[in-house]
Amino acid sequence: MFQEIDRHISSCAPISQDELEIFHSRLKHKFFKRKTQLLQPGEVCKFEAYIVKGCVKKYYIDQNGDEVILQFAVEDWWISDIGSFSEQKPSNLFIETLEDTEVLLIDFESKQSLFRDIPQLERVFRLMLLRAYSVLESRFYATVAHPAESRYLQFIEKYPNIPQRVPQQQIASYLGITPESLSRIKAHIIKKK
Amino acid sequence: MFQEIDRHISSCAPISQDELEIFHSRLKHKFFKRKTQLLQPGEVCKFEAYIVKGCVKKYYIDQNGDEVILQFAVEDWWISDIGSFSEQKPSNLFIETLEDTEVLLIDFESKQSLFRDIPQLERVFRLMLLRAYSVLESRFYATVAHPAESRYLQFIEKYPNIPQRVPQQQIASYLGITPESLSRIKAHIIKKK
DNA sequence: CGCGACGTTGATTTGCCTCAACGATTGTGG
DNA sequence: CCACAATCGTTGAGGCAAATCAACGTCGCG
Repeated sequence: MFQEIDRHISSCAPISQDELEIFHSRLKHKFFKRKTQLLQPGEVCKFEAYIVKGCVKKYYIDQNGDEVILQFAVEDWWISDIGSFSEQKPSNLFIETLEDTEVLLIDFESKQSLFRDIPQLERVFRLMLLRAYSVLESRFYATVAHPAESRYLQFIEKYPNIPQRVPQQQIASYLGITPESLSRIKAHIIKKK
Repeated sequence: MFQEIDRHISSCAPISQDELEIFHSRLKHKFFKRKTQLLQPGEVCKFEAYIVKGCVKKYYIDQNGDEVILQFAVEDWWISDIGSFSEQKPSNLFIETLEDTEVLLIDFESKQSLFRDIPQLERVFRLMLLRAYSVLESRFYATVAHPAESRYLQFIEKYPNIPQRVPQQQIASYLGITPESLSRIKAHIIKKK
């Protein structure tokens, strides 16, 4: 169960087996059914979740009442509302499972105490955040600079397994376009070949 | 000279005067003329720069040969190619002064050694990164969700002093639109009043 | 002065949205 | 087991925001 997360952690900064044991003891192991909401607007986000198995989306509802999907998370990813969690203030977002999902959760207090007990981990989480920042940055640049079709091509290249698991309309939302447009884009790509 | 940066640092996490002194000793104080390139594609980004006075832009050149501006930085901001700096790998970006600019630079080695000497700072920089992440996140959401006119209005509200210091075409690039469009948007806003 | 950088304005095109209708698939209750 | 609704993807028609291409005015500066 901890095999993957340990590899994930170790890849950020060196950490001993003892320290990993302590880390494990602060995690909560949970299972959620498909379509379970882990976070709703108005709540403070009480966790950072590492996905052991399954698929989760993070989104908000815009002024038209439409879902705007900000992130998908599958195996070996973290998901949380970082702003809400780290400042312990109410979120605007939903976090919801798309499949039956197994996670390891860490709450705010446990994370604080971990940093007290294992200062090494302060570095690990800084580097994880750094990585998250780079991911967000490159996604942002891609969105600003590229038309919908190349964004879609980039998406399926980067996350080839997600389209098989997630309805097309939600991918459209993630890409910032309508489902109709995505459908036409796919048709256009096929025709080109 | 260190007054503002100390306030900036202290606002992230508590830190003693002695520790600040050590921090100062690792910074390089530099002045650059207008239009100086601090980073070019192919180079590894060797610094994180805190702007004491002046104005800097970060951008890349797209496939059409156009500048795409990713960030402006003025007084009391940091600028760097975080991905390149933190992994010491070549950058794709330019960082260039728009005005004569005074900065405090920290290089990779100094930052590493600072973390060794003052573990406290590991937290400071983690929290600074957290803040940067939130800023980027909200900019991303704003860009995806809003049309060009509201993005422009948001921009001048958030950074009222930048339009006076930066050519309009560069602001257009930052907003992800053409200079012509920005010109029309401004005309449209004036007409509405 | 003349040149280049910058901003504006006009005409046209285009990428994506909106609204609407229509199959295909899945799930559900009678 | 079938009937029906709900969900999902596709396709078409029309519209709009922003891009493109092009011309022109202004300003600052070597």
